[in-house]
Amino acid sequence: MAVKGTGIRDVAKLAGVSVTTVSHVLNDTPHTRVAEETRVRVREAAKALGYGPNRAAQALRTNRSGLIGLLSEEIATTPHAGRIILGAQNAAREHDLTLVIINTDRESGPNAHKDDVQALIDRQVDAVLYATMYHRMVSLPPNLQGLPTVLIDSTDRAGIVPAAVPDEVGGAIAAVTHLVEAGHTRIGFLNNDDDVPATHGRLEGYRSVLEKHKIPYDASLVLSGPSETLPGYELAREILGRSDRPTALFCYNDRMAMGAYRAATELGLGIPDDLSIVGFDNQELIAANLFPGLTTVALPHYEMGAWAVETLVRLLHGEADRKLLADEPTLLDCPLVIRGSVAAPHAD
Amino acid sequence: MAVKGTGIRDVAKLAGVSVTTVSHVLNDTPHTRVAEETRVRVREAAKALGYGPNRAAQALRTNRSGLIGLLSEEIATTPHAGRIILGAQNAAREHDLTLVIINTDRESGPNAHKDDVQALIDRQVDAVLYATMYHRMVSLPPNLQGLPTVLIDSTDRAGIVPAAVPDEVGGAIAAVTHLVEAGHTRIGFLNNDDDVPATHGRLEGYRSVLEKHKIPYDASLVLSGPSETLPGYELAREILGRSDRPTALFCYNDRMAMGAYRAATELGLGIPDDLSIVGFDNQELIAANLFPGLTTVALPHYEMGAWAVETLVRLLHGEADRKLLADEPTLLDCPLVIRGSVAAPHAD
DNA sequence: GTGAAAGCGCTAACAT
DNA sequence: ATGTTAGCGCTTTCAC
Repeated sequence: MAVKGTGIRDVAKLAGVSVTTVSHVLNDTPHTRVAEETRVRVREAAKALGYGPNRAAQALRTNRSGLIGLLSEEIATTPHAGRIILGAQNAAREHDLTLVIINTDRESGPNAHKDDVQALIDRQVDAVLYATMYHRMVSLPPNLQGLPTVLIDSTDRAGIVPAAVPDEVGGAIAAVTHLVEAGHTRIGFLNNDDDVPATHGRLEGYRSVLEKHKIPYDASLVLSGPSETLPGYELAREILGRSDRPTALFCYNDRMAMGAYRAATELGLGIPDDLSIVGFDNQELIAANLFPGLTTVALPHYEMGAWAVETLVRLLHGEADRKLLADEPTLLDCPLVIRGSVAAPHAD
Repeated sequence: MAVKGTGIRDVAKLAGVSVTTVSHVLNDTPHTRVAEETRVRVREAAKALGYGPNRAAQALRTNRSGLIGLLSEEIATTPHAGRIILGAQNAAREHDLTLVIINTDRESGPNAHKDDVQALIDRQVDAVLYATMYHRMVSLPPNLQGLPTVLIDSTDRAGIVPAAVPDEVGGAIAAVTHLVEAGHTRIGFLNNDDDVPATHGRLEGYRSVLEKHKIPYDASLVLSGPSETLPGYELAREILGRSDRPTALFCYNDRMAMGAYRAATELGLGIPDDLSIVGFDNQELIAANLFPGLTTVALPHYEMGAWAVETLVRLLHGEADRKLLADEPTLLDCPLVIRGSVAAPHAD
């Protein structure tokens, strides 16, 4: 409750104490002994006046702006950024921190985003949260040095900055296990063909589930292409056109799954009765609007945003060890979201 | 370039002038005469030292934080919020302002969002930008009084706050005109059934195009229901099942259009050869991933974000008249985005 | 257990 | 045309 014009001296006067005491009790300054009775009086006075500290004055004095910079790629393209923002936002509010957001283009090279980082530095943010829109490796701009930083959805090539990334392997395991438990043994995998962690991780998860259930790995069941709707359609047409077609498809992402839906429809295959499909990403706009709803794996964007702010706070307070954290990226859970695209395979 | 530890006095010393002069030069303070030669010297000194002002000190002194609060509903749900953020962001940067974002739940009642507004006030934002996720009327929280405010995608019930909203009528005109120009005369309209401006505006646009082209209005061609995929499907099934089915469908939004695609497929109607479809919203995730790509109308979220910040700046500088602006919401263009879902009707 | 006072970096009123 | 200086509201050192 910051009512304009009310300052710490007004509170002091009303409580009959000095501004020092007010500052001490309102900030719970450590190593400061203030009588309990006085504390109560001060707090009451503050509330009565609707006092709130002047952030600018605090910042000037303490050299801390209370601002956290969020540098995010492609805010406008997917709702993913929205979830990161939301998670970061809520965590920031918890710690009385304010989120400042800068959008950036997807670029690469060590000097990419340097200007955006500078804009954040000019704003005197206390820390920065660097978010990419898909899981990959990045080189951080040099001017980020010295500013507490945390990465979201990417890992630092130099291995010096803590990062949170989705547990791709775990997500794929959840997806494929769901299919196996429904009774499927011939499970096709429409994978991405980019050399990114998700491509490898999801394949690894797929293989590990087969192995665990003693289902032989059949390389002809794994197709790959660009992770878009059209390639998903083409790949699905191909694999579903075979006489020994799989009874289920695990798709690298929801867009490819959307393509697979179309292929199935064209081939007269009903979902989920003739064909089960699981996607990845949980893009609500797609997954919830397909017929039937697409069972898929959610990416932990909200959680990564929250984790990032929490970690930054602990770093700022010296409660966490950056080197230790940076050693290994923190893996966040990718939970399965069950809709209606999976059923038991035909008895035939 | 804010290099820590460099202050205005360092610049003054290096340039051999007083801090006053430095301040005057760097801020282009009006009514201040400084010799051109001095200005140059000061600017060079500043650049040499990598000087950047301490925002906190500036804020403390001038009572302006340089912060703009963006209160947005449902940041995480659609990419719409992302575009508003982006537009606002870019405009803010232009004016050396920083955007602070607060997410909010969709609520109603005059006290909805009051706490969120308070959070912004506590942050001492200079102005606020209040954005809703779909076009409607709102009552603003009382504590927003006194803070320059601008509305996005909604209008103020009290008629006191300037607002930017999409030109729903114009967008519908663009959509239906496109259909008419392709040769269609029997055009179905799958409308929303909520009592919101978009429902009425898009119907008005639809009717006005028919009228302009002397196509009689046929009420049986206008169906309405909830603006979701499933109702879109059901409505489309119904209207396309008729013997005198329309040759084209204008859908209230892309989700309904997605349902219409499914209905067309099931009925063996090819798009665009047997049926043309135009949507509304330009949700890329849907529109670009449908087969064929959905021709639709884009909502001006980016533009509304930019307009809002520009307007706020002008309000702050006293260059715009709030009352005049608040009188009538500013209409922003909804341009047609042509993909592949429209063709000439069959000759039969 | 409490208070006086210095000073964070800047702007602006006032002098010169 | 340029400089001197007071103070914005707060935290913090030091004195009591």
